[in-house]
Amino acid sequence: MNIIDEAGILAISTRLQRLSDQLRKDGLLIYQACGIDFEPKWFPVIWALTAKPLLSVVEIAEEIGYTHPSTISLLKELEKIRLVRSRKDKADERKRLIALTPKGRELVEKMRPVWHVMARSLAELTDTPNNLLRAVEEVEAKLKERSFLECAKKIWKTGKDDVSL
Amino acid sequence: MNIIDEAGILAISTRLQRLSDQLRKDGLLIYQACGIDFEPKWFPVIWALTAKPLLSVVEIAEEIGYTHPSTISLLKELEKIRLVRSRKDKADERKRLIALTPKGRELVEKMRPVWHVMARSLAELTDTPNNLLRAVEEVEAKLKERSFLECAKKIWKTGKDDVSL
DNA sequence: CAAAGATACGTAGTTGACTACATATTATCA
DNA sequence: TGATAATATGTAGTCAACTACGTATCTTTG
Repeated sequence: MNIIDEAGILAISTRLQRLSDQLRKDGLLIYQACGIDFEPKWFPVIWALTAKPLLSVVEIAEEIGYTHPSTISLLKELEKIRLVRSRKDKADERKRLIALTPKGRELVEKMRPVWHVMARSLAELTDTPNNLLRAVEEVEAKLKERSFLECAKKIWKTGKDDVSL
Repeated sequence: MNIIDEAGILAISTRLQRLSDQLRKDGLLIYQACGIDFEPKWFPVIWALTAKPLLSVVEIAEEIGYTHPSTISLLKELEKIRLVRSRKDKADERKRLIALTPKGRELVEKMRPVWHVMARSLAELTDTPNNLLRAVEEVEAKLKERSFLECAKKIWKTGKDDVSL
């Protein structure tokens, strides 16, 4: 992976993805090592339902920043293993209200110490001169103001008048 | 995406992936805006072949840090649109040697100014107190020493003796 | 120098997110 | 109040990476 290192910022997308994958895979191994039958991809949904115990499909999707179809397929898996349940909202028949089952709440309590260890491990791993979580937050904030595309358009325009190009 | 923000470091994997996706999607739009028929996912392969003009499949995979099956499917696409070509290595019949075609080299030259703009845009977007690229490099380096799993195991052990748990 | 192991490439199927589209219910307003 | 728009959910198929496995060729070694 020498060459990609040299590409520097141009390959940042690739490297973010690889880092994300690596952490998720190890996340799964950590759950397994603790004898917990849980997949990292379920975390956002379960976390959302722990914070807000009764949510519709779209509300969960918004909370976790996924599209609703992705959320639906996660919920399908979680319902299958009985960690969440759902029922129609009587006030609005379009909505399906989701909540943790007792089994789900029990598992959350069992996972809390594992989450604590994960959080401490990740804190340690990202405790470097440039903090990864902070960096992500900072870039997310900048992207909210101006997307990569818009930023490139701006630089393209100013570059056109620039002799150095 | 309130809840996931609050999950902080535990949701770092999700956030890295989302950021990566966002950048890649805009990357595609930037190529399109420049009238260039190129997909961001091809960048690592093309970049590698620009730096080292003749490589086998596995060598490319190693350079860009992908598995060889992923590399093969990228190469298939690139051969289809005639940006790269391949021939058997006469010295070692197992190997297939890959190189840019003249069309490929021409496109690289056409893309260079676009890459320049992208690099400048990304540099601007990641020019924050905590530099994203540096942060990624730093975490990659730490993970090389000790994986997330190993780190968690260590913390788990020390935590067991700790009254605060 | 043949058998066993290592290496290179390829195929098939999986994964975890996505987009596009379809349907059902509710809300709005002329 | 009926037509239209908006919202909520669902389905189907895509995408870009992956793992697992298989075959062909080369290398090593008893």
